[in-house]
Amino acid sequence: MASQRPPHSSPAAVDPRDPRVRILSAAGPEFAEHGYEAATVRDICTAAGVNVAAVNYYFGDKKRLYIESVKHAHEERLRRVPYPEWPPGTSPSVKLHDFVENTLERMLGLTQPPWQVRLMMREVIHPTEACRELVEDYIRPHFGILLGVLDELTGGASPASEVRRLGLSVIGQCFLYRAAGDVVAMLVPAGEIDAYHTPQAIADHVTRFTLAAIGVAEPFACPGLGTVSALEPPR
Amino acid sequence: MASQRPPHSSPAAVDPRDPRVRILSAAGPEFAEHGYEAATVRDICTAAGVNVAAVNYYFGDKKRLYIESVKHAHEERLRRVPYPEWPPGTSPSVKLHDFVENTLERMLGLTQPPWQVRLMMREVIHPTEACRELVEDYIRPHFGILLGVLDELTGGASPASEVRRLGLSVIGQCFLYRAAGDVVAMLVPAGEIDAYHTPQAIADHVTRFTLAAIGVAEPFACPGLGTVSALEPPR
DNA sequence: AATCGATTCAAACGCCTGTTTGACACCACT
DNA sequence: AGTGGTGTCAAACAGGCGTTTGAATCGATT
Repeated sequence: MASQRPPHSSPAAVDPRDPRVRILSAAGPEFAEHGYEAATVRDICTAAGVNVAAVNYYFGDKKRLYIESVKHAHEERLRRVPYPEWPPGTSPSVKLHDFVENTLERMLGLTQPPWQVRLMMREVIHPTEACRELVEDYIRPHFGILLGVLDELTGGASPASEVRRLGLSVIGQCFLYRAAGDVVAMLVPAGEIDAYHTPQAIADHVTRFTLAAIGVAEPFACPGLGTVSALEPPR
Repeated sequence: MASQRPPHSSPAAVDPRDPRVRILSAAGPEFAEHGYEAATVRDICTAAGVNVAAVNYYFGDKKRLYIESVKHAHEERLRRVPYPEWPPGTSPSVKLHDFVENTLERMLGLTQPPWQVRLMMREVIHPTEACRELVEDYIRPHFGILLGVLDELTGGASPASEVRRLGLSVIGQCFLYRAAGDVVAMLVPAGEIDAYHTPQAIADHVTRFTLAAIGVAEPFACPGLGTVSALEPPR
């Protein structure tokens, strides 16, 4: 009774599109916010402005709607933020910085944390059936680009296993800010967040840190200091 | 008929037959595996071998049982794996390696991923009420130790904000393996996991990577190679 | 032995979940 | 006008959820 629907003369002035798409668009944020179990079909349908039965009519059941949502999110994300491309001859250092900034932009979002990333993050942390597909279509190509850049940076002389570990070190630094962003915000003074924890500032730091570790940039501590005496194998 | 007072004080220390402890021990793994919403009071009580009503009798409701579980997990974890302590004069490089290995041991678990860490990881990634307490009591002290070591490593000359960023770079590298361990396992060939992704091997890599970035160890790529031409500011 | 509070239990209570139902409205085509 | 297929809807369904209940049981004290 609360929802008086215009018969069919005015075909949904809000959104004339396919109800299927409306449900998909409404399901994404709901799943991202509450997770699969806690998100309810009723809430999704209310947000989409359709009847409860529509989910089962168009998707069969809740689980298939969820899988479709994950795929939908990742497709849209890929379409919006394409991988970086560089003209031939671009310095690998510049490529690394671009890659890191691109990744952080995608993860943190310049405007606001997009729900698509939240949804995918849930899959990464607690994989379901949709995870393997996500890795193959989205994460592995992304990771491959990074490995190519790192291979360039190390002069192509390092074994693949070591390059992979370097790549995981880079991704790990970026990943922390997205996955544990709330905790990071608790550990760092509030003023510092605004000043030093923008995507650009983090990208600068991660790039500098990584380049220094590889030996392509100056290390953090000035090597001429007295701490050189501490230079010894870690065990 | 009125709700009786739950026995808040346990006279005898730890009776394994104490239903309160049994419920707490059964609730932890259940919440860790399925999350707060999906875990059911009935399953917890079945695992604990008590009646369904026991949860409400001893803890009031499900939410308070969850909070108690998180606190219980983190207390037990602290008791089992204490922070590393070093004799005075220990090299900061060794301290860093110890710290990283200690952290990874705690996170990854030498035997098997302990449910306590899973439970806490859920809190870190999607904070609830129990999160702030967790950060203050458990994570911040842990992070503080790392910052002390890094401060030593950089000769105490770096500003606190930079040391904090260095710390986040270290934690991020460790964190990735725990939070996104399943995805990492998909990205790395199976054989390599066993050989190069033990807590010890990861600790070696993270330590070496970090020390090189700071300038206390040799960088990854041999500086004498032809790639030195790529040495330029990232932008 | 009788008493009384603390504890346990099977059963039931609402409530909410995902899903199904059967009727109804629409539209294209005869 | 008639017909069949496609969407849409309110209502109901069966099952699971957290929680409550009232009686049964236990152990210590009187």
